[in-house]
Amino acid sequence: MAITIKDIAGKAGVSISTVSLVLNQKGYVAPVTKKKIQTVIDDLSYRPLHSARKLATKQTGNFGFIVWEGHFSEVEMFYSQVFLGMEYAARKNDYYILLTTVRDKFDPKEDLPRFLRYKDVDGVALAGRVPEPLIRYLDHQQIPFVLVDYEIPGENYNCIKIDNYNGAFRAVENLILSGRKHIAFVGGTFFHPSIKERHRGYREALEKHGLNNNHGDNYSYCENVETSRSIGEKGALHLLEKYPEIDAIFSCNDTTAMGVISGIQRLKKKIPEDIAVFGFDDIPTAEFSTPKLSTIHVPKLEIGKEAYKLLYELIQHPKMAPQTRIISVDTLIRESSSNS
Amino acid sequence: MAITIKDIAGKAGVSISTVSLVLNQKGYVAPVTKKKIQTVIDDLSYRPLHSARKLATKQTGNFGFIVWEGHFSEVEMFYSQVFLGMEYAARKNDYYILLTTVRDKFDPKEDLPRFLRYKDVDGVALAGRVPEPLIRYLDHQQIPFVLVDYEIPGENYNCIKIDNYNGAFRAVENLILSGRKHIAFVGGTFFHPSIKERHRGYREALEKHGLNNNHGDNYSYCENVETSRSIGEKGALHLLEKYPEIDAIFSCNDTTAMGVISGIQRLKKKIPEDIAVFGFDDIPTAEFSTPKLSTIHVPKLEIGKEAYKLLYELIQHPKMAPQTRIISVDTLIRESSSNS
DNA sequence: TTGTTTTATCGAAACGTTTTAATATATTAT
DNA sequence: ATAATATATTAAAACGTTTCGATAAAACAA
Repeated sequence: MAITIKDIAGKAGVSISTVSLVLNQKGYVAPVTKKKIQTVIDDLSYRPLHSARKLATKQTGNFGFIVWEGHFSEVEMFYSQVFLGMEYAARKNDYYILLTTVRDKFDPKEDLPRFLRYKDVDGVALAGRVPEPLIRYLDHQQIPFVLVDYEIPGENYNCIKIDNYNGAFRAVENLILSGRKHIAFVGGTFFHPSIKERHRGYREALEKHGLNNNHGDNYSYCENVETSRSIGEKGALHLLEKYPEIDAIFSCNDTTAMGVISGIQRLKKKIPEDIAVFGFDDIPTAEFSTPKLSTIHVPKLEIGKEAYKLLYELIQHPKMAPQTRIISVDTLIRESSSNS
Repeated sequence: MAITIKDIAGKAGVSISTVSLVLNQKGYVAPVTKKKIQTVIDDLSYRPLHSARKLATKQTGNFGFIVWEGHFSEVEMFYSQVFLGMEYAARKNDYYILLTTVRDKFDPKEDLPRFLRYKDVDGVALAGRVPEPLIRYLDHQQIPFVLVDYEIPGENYNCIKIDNYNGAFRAVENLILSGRKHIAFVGGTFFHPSIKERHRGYREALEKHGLNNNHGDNYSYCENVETSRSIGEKGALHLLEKYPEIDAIFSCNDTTAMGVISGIQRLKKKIPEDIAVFGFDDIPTAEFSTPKLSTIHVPKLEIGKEAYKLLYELIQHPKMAPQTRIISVDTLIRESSSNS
């Protein structure tokens, strides 16, 4: 059958303990012995059996990745890219990332992902908005976890955040500097702290440049539901009818921006000549819309990598204080906001 | 510490063997004993430790999901949905799906996914086009695998296929029945058997209705690279310039169709009035393009589920003969091909 | 009745690792 | 020279399951 540590020990003329030591780079083992063992390992291309190792060490070698069902299935490739970033990073340590989705309605007794029921993960990444009972559960069970692109106000959890404020600020400032005077905001739910931050960036950019009209709130269209294309379309229609002077719309994310573009086009206005559009996220479709969407580039793979790294550090140093890491973003000027 | 099978045995006043028997529903155990044990299990909400179980059974409880890097990162949410379908199905048996990506250039010695290096999976699903050496490797190592939306001509492997031929046939026939006379085809690489089949469906629909012009090859634009938006755009531009009489374009998939739409719009032609467009796949963006794209709906989640089921059967009955399962598709008429 | 099969339970081995503690040798400090 | 420490190796226990074979009682067949 498959090659075991015994075979290695036998061929190398040492005990299995010694083989284990070189495998895990622990304790003292003479350089010459180490080399001999390593040779045998390479020759037989031996790999330790994970389940045996896990049984002995009580580690699982897995991290969970939990995302709201609607988010993973969405048009946008956002969280799937974050997931991919984690997978890339996990390769270094031979960790596996187990993805699962959760519903809005969530009862820890009923809906617990199976890798939590079976304690099959050393830690969990929660991507985007996720049921709060789930977070409480993890906290209570002392399972290491990281919130990715989310946070609970007032709670000091481990977070990977996007620099939403500065991204929004720069986007809006860019619109201002290219001559736009009446800049609107279209967004979805403020349940999501990221959206809230983007709105703050929007308002403060306006204020800095003296374009503050009631803190921009006149020009803000928000619905308290999940962001989507249709909100963007409705928002654009609504705002442009009410305030014909609007010459730019900053959308809380690219998906919404796509809807905004549709809405503007439906009104037979030209982008960017009549109205400039700016998004946030840089989802793949943004590059291919007509016109191509100006947006804030968010490095999704890197977010995933950072989430993995934090999680990994967390299990190495269990006493580590919760920390927040902020991923910076880039401004991406494309057709939808180019200078006219 | 955590609850083990010993605790259950102790509390129930039986041996651990008996507990194991009820856990796995094997052998003979008296109904009354079974009930007693089950009660204790439920009371303590005991879950067997996977790594211990795996060590004993030599099963891993994992399936691998391998997809070409470019495919998972792509604009479209196709294979990520297939993956999600597998994940859903896997919940029933508490299996885990380990996703990883591979590159075009693939050497089994170097680039083997870690779950194969470590033999951490009981089987593998290969989604879309995947390096042939990888397939050979799995075959040679006798690792159960399923090709999803792919096949190797002449080889009898386990496959989940989309009904590409009939889908394409129906799409084109639909265009014909709505009055189109000059129907073109835009596609990418024929390396992918699915594309080849879709082209066959296109040609045979033309023939059936006597629209055969040199088997439709005059009106076919194909480039031997991966399908993409830009191919669609180039194809549309090329074909419409050369054959101004063209009044409909069937694209090998939705991504390409998006490019086709851009191309047509760039030429200031109207969709569907001047030219109808039909896609294939029903990716989420198809619903939101302007105009909304008519397409062939492919049930991606179901494909994933079917792949899982086949894989699961495969490890239960290792001697099972390779089989092909075909997932049927639906016609979806939207704006881009509606009757004018 | 006796012998066979079915039902029920359990002890013990096995799965392939890691880790602890023991032992032995070599090196360094006093 | 001796004690202390650092280096090197190992035997054996432990991790939590499944499964094989043994044992025994109960049911059935002759």
